[in-house]
Amino acid sequence: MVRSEKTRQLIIEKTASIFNKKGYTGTYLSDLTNATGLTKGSIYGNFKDKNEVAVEAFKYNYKFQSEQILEIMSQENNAFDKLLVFLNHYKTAFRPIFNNGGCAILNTAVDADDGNNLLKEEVIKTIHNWHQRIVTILKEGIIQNELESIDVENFSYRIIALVEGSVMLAKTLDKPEILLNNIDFLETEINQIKKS
Amino acid sequence: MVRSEKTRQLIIEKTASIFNKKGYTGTYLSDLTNATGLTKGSIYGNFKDKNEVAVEAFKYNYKFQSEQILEIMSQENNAFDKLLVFLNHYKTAFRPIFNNGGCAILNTAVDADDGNNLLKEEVIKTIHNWHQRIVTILKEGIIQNELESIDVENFSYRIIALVEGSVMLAKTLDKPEILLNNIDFLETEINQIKKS
DNA sequence: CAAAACATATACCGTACGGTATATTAACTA
DNA sequence: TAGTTAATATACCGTACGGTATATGTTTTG
Repeated sequence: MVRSEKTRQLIIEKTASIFNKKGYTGTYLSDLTNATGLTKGSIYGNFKDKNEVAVEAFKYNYKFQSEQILEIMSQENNAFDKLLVFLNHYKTAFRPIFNNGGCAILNTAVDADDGNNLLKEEVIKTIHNWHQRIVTILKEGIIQNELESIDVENFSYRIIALVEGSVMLAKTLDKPEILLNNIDFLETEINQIKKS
Repeated sequence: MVRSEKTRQLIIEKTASIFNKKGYTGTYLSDLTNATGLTKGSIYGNFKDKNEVAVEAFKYNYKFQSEQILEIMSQENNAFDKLLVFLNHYKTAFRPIFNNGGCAILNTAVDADDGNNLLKEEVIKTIHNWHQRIVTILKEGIIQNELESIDVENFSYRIIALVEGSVMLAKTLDKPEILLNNIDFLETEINQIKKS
């Protein structure tokens, strides 16, 4: 990896959680220089502008969350277990997620909602991606005669909505049990569509 | 109403949706003066600082949403119908909510998450308030032998989480049907705990 | 081991931010 | 209607924002 690429990486890694916590307008260049120990010149030598850093930081935050999940999900070989593993992840990983400022998708969706089109487009793409992942697993499970035939689109959006809403509530109220209980609920739902 | 009180009201009304759309740091004093046609002097004559305007704007946004719901809910006299009317509200009122920048609770919870303690405290109070309202209705329904005995705390948080998550998804993806479908789901759930 | 290419730091720019002291205007009251 | 008080506008402050031109330092390559 060439030096510039290393620096880009450093900037992204060091600032990702700041962007997630403080939002785009709330994160200043001074935050970026403080966190990285670099100067504005160095940052602008590697990024077009603050927005580009924000977009990359968001991608990083999402990867940070999703990579671990995808890894452990890929170790399961049926739809039912994949879903359980996915949901269970939130039960064990909510602390680091909270410490990182909460769910990057939720935060960025709310934050980039007005203006900042690049960031918004990136969030939309990311949600579609996540949704499609769940849809695919459910479809597979149905085809394999493992799960009852259900409205997979709908069901997938419900999972995402409940997870996101729960993360927001649990974090804001500092009551992790809200998230845990709602994950339990989703597990029960999935159990109910399982063919025995 | 004395003049100062009128001005305060004007400032709150004219800026509430701006704060909801652009967030606290993203809303500048220039936005406030542009929206109201007043000067900074006038604004600072009626408010301690920008933060106080933001807090009042949030309260206004929440009232804006909740007053209509409470009004129509109070016309029903059993728990089941109250809940249905409450949920149905989102089906009919999602457009104005979206145009106002989305759910104020969600936006402010995410926005005020770091720093801005006054605003954060206000959000927490508001969520507790909302939650308590639903809890009370459910308890009433159970006492009146109208609804099955369930974990009301848990169930109430699930309703809020799913509604909030759905609003975020529906707005971000511009797919109102996500919200509508998830509201339908909650209605079905409530139907299932209804004693016939 | 130079010279070129690359990467980072320095020093600066214009702007607009949040906020305030004071002047001006409007409203009330004796 | 004159004098007082309340409300708004004006004009300003210091700061720090995002961004850039340029100088300095570091690698790489012939």
